[in-house]
Amino acid sequence: MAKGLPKRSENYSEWYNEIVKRADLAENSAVRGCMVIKPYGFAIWEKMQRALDDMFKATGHVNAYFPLFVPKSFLEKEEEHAEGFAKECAVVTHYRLKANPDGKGLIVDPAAKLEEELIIRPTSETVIWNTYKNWIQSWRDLPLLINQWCNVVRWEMRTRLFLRTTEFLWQEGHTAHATEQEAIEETERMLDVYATFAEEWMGVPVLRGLKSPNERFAGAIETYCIEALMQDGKALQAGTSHFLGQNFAKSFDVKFVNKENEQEYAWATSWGVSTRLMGALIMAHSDDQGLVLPPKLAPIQVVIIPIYKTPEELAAISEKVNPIFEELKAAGISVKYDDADNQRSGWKFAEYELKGVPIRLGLGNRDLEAGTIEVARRDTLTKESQPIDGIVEHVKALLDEIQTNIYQKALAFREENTFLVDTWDDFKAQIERGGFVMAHWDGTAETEEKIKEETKATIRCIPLISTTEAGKCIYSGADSSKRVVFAKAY
RNA sequence: CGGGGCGUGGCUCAGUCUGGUAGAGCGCUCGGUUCGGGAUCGAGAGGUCGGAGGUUCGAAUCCUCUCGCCCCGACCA
Repeated sequence: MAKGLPKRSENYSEWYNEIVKRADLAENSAVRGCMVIKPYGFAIWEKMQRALDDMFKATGHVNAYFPLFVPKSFLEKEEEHAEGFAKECAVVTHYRLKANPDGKGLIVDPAAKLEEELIIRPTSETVIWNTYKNWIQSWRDLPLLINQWCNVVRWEMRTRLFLRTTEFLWQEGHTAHATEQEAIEETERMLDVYATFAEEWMGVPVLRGLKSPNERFAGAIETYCIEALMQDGKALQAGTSHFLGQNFAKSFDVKFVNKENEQEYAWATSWGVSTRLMGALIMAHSDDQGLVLPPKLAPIQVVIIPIYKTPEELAAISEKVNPIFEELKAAGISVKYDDADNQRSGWKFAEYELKGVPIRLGLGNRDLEAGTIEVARRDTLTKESQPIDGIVEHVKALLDEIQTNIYQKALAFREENTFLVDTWDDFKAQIERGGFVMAHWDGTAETEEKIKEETKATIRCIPLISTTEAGKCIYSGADSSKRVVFAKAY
């Protein structure tokens, strides 16, 4: 039992905050709105990065790095983009400090004012397209498929660990293409990569969809997204992929010569996922005992805990554990043998449960005599005794089973919490209770806005796979051909 | 930016109303008994009470200013 961890049912957001801190994922830093990602949390992020990066490479992308600073004039170039980000930009105005002539400390040197302010990147479309101008001359230079892993800053009013912080880590892919069709395909391909990653690695089922114009990325023609449902019934946007049309190419004058020797503007996409995925991972699976991690992303997949009284007993157990440990490692499993003697076994059980380690192996005197080992699953909190012979195979299979089970559990939860609603009263009531609410919408921004004002619910996405179905808008009663997904969102 | 809460050993907090020179639990160090679900006993170490100014013989406590953090809302990935 986790000492003092709040219950999800009583105070979900406190439960979330506590889990992040107690499981050693991250903490609030001395800097407002910014977090420190701790080694255990960062290890999970690194695993996410590795998996995603491999998927990007497999789809033909390469990594590069662009500057942290964006000259203000760059940001201004694409009008909608500029408007969208203007209110959340950190701005560098000076380049030097000096000793305070009035006493201790440092002051900003007024003589060191920058001629042009630099914005700390909230996203990099502008710097990158300013660069692409020089890289793209001919259709032979296309497609240009580049990704960068970096930090960005968006000055939010309110922050929450991983879900929304002033500075966060992410990847942003920026591609340039010769044709509209190719760019749209790229946008969809990367959305698919994100959805596959969320489902197969994180064990989080996601809806693939399009954003309504209101929710679209500033400067995009079309924004695709993956939306996940959290255990409290709120939606979380887990990734976005944008078809940018020729907007940025026109703003930055990025033209290429096509096969017919004509000048054309390049077609663009951009796509990103961030450390927010950590929040999705935590909120999708974890329980009142702590974190539950999918084996594929767990920094420690298996922990082995000795149960002993004397140093002699520990030595005997260790002798038995060592070959198992080595064999697990050789099988590519990330395993930890916790023989530290400053904590007792019971304490360790609780600690590794809090940290979401998928499998715990316990070995004590009774096991030594019987040739068995205790196998405990984090996802179901069940224990069983297994023969030591064949334990590695058993663990391998169990890791796969846990990965699948976690996903299935989350999928079942989403299905139980997805509702078709056809009247305004039902709609309001269901939004209040939470979950994905599938309802007809007349397609207008006005209606969307009204619904948001009255219920706090937003259109999370217009699902890509939904079938057309005639109906009446939940709010206005106007004709609608398709249900969209409403929910309260993070 | 509004509304609420809070800054006191590493952590959680009491003490503030009613001023008298700082305490508990957890953690840490050393030792003993323990050890199949967060053990226990004993001995220790550890704090300019967020900061500045003021009132007072005396301030964690009262007054003024200030800095910061958390929660709820508006903005957002």
